[in-house]
Amino acid sequence: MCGELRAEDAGRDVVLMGWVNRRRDHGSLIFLDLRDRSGITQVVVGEQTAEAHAKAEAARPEYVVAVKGRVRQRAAGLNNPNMVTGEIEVVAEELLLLNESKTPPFSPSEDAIANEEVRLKYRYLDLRRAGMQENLALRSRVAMAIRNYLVGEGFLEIETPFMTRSTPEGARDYLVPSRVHAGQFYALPQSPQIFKQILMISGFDRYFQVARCFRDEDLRADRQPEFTQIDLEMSFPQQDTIFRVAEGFLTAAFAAGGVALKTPFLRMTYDDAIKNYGIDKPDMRLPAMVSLSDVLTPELRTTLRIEQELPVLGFVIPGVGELSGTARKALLSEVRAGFGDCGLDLLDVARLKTNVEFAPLAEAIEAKLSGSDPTHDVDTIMNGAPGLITKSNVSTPKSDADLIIVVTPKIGTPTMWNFDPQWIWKRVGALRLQLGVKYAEKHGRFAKTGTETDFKFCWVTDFPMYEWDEEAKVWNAAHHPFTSPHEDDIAAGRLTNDKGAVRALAYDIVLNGTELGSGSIRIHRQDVQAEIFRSLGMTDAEAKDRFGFFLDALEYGTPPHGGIALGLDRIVMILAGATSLREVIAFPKTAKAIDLMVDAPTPVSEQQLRELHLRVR
RNA sequence: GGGGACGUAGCUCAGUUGGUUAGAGCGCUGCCCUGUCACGGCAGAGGUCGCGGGUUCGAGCCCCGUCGUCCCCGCCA
Repeated sequence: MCGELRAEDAGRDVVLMGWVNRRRDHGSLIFLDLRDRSGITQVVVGEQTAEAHAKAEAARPEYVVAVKGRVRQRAAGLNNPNMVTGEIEVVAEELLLLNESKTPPFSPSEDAIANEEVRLKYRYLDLRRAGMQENLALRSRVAMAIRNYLVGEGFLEIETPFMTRSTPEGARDYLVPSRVHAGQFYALPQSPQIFKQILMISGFDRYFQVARCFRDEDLRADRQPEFTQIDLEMSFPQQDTIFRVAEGFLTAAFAAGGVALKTPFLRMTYDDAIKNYGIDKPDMRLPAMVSLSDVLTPELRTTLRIEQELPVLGFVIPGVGELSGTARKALLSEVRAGFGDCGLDLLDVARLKTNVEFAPLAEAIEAKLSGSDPTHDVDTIMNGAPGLITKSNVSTPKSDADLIIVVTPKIGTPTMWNFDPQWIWKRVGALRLQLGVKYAEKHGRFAKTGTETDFKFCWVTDFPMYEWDEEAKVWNAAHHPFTSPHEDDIAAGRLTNDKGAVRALAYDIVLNGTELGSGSIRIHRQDVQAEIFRSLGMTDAEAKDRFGFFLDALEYGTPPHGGIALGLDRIVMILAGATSLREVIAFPKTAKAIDLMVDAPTPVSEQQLRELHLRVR
């Protein structure tokens, strides 16, 4: 292939086929760079081979050609050190133009153009670019590594249906009308959830699937309407069993991408994630938030007009550099404007320092924040309580170049916002991320080094079981209604008395602030499952109507089981250093869920609609 | 559903305060060239300034609407 020839191949007779990447015509001497997915080789066509020369003259970029010739070591000084094939060239004896090409709207020989609309319309040309070829090759290697790992661990890959039953909970379904059954619809699966649980009931105690899932919701850079999950389920697992399997296949996947991961990953509870990062998917490449509540005496709170009981939170954005007075003030007012009228304010630590009265406070804040930078030290993690840590003991000294942000609730700030008592932590966490992005170039922690340090994994455990929906005035399942609550919470009767306090045996795996996947230990007792449906406001009749087949199945000897699903697209995206899923999916959709190449969706004929018993409103 | 950015040649972009015939680089076409590899040289073609309406003596530029792409919020059990 075009990228494989080396100096030791000199003298070999070869046939190369590929696309003309570039043509350099020197009159009686023509160079063709021939490209296929393995790389590029220079072909030389001289006028001694008159027929080949004439064809080389006619060749244009993206023509498909076949070359028969001999590999030659290049003379001294003619090497191209920028190409792996730069020490050789192929001297053409015969040249065939297998196919012509129109002038492409952009050249596959260059880096990605800015205009994604054009890239997606001519996706077949975009995919010829080396970057996309590498991404899709990486994706294939990662998927294969995961399959190999799971099969080696005794998992069976079993396919579940694409055409299934609509479940109105959760994301909107893509529907498929039935021709045979007028007015009835299949739904494309949002996940194979119920099928894989039924496979556990059937005794396939280790199942996995590289499963396509469909959700009719609005898109983001990291969300496509159809996406691929590594979906797995096990019988008789502990939470730790599932963590070990997931860590195992992620290690295999990242090894396929040339990155050696250290396991086990850091773990923290949902509550700790909120308290330390203000979010359930912490990006630990940046220092955590720190509670400064105990640094402020009641007297200081009064003087500085800070609410007595609410948290005071601070964090550091490292390496921002010294800000001028004007720049600091601009930043403060920008952040204050972002707070709107929610009652939060900033403490200007730099200014406090200049005031004799407040200088000790400023120093105390700085001292407290200097230990806030976590590392990925596995020993530290494992020495903590089993599976739980709040913060690493390892600290990074704070330097003057670090930006200190301290958020204070003003007197009169509400303790709840949208019925969420954690809103202050979440708001400050959002600010932390916002400033982290703003100063990304300064702190450099989002930069790609290609090593394991680029990838900060963690498990977030003990998610809440229920979420209050203020608009509908109902409790919803935070994960999904098949998730098992903690035994303690069931025993304490919290399913009925105190839904907000019920913890689920649900967990997420997070990488660099992106949710890679989530899973749970499931409910395996029919009575508990029925109870959960009731606690979600479903009558027994409704539950039977929607999930009757599943409740029935649960009554025939269901083993304890649990599992997890990880987004393959997201894994590959982060591993490839891409910022959009579109870079790792061959034929993705736009933000409006349109395929610009095939132009889908489209209206269909009246005839098709009639067969499906449909009328468009 | 909401907010923001962008839309000028095939591509990447510039276009001043509203003022003559809308520019550059790359690409493309033709010719020349035996050592290039982002080849080079000469010449040339290429525009519904996303679309529609308005203001104006005059609109790429101002206003209104609309379409498309991207990012974010909502949403994503």
